[in-house]
Amino acid sequence: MEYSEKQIAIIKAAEKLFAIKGFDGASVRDIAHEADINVAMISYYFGSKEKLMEAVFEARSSNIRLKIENLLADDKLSHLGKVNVLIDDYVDKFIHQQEFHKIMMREQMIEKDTPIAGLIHDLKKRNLESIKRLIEEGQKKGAFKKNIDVVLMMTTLVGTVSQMITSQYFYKKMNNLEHMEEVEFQKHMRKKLSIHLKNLFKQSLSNEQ
Amino acid sequence: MEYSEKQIAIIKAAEKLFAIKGFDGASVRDIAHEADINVAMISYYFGSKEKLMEAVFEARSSNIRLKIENLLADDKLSHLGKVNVLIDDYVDKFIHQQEFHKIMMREQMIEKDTPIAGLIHDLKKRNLESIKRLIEEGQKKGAFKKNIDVVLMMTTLVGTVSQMITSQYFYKKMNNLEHMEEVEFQKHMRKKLSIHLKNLFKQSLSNEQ
DNA sequence: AAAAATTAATTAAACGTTTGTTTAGTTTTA
DNA sequence: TAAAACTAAACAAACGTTTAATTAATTTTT
Repeated sequence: MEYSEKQIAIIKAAEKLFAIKGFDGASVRDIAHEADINVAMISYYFGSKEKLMEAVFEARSSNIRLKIENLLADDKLSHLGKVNVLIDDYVDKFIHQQEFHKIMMREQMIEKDTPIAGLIHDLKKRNLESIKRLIEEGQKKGAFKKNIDVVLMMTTLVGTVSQMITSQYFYKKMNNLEHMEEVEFQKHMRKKLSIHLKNLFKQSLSNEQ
Repeated sequence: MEYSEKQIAIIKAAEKLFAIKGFDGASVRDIAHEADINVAMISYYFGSKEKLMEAVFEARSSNIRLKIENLLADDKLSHLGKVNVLIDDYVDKFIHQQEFHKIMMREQMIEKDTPIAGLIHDLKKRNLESIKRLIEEGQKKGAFKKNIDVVLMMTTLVGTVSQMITSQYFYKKMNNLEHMEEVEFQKHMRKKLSIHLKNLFKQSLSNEQ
């Protein structure tokens, strides 16, 4: 779907306000004001608030799967090296799309079969299958140990990054980083998470012990 | 604060619906219906919807800190043993209070200085300080390695459990556990998370390598 | 190329619902 | 019989959406 400038502005505003206030907390008038357009334009372009949410989703849910497939094919990287790239990809994706991922987290908490819940499920399933292949490849070559629960592993990867983003203000305060500029702090988070997660997974995947 | 039966019913209903639908998504009429009381009783007992949320918080935010303090004083457990008990406490607390923790997660995403945001912050800060002492004790005795980032460690602990709870339906499906009864599944989650997290932390805290 | 006709974009206002809260009255409890 | 518990109804405000009218852009006709 091709979007006009105004439509992009609406999606951007919706993404921001849905992330901050939640779907019900953000009114269409809020969004219209943020996007600097008339309220009626939201219905005009997207049909409804619900459909606007779907448009936000469609626009932002880039597939990480392609990257994983490329990783699988890469023969210059070790098996652990591939996992490390995967970690960095996830960390980067979450940090650069914080707003969208807050929306995703919220949407997953809703106990309802929304169209978006289905989209998230399929996305996660496809990603997981690719990552499973990546791990199994390492196991076959003896680089990784047997009995790795990939779902649990991904739960820790995604959970750690999500939790960091959700509680970044707390993290800042606990580390006396409140003075730090936003961009600088994002770099800091990125680095810290990357090292932390790589250490965590290196030890729990490794066959040597 | 002592609550009557009806007040408890309202808090329970509010906890459930705030968790499922979010604060704005759950209407006072929804809550009144769920609690099987008249809408006006919410204002009558709690003053407002906002205050009801605070009451839910006050009623559910049991302090895990006391448990940690007892752990610190325990001399029958090894340092790693204490960390393992801590892990189990967190896993149990989250699984048995899933609804409340969903509310906490949602509340932390809101970029607003609500009274509850302050409560969460103080709670986390106090807990963190106790856990830091627990880790430092182990470091002093040479059981744990130096340079442990306790905030990051807790981010992984809380993040993993949160993510598991948020995406438990996905986890069920990926492991073909859809047939499993709710109580049985909770036991399963509890066990899996416990083992997974203990392994993860054992290796990243341990001084032996 | 100018004029006319058609379509698209945009607006302010109004729509009917739903929202959280209050009121005024009734029933129950102590 | 006074206080507390409870109710149905009403309240104004905010909600998502639609309408009707106007302006801007595009296409068709001359």
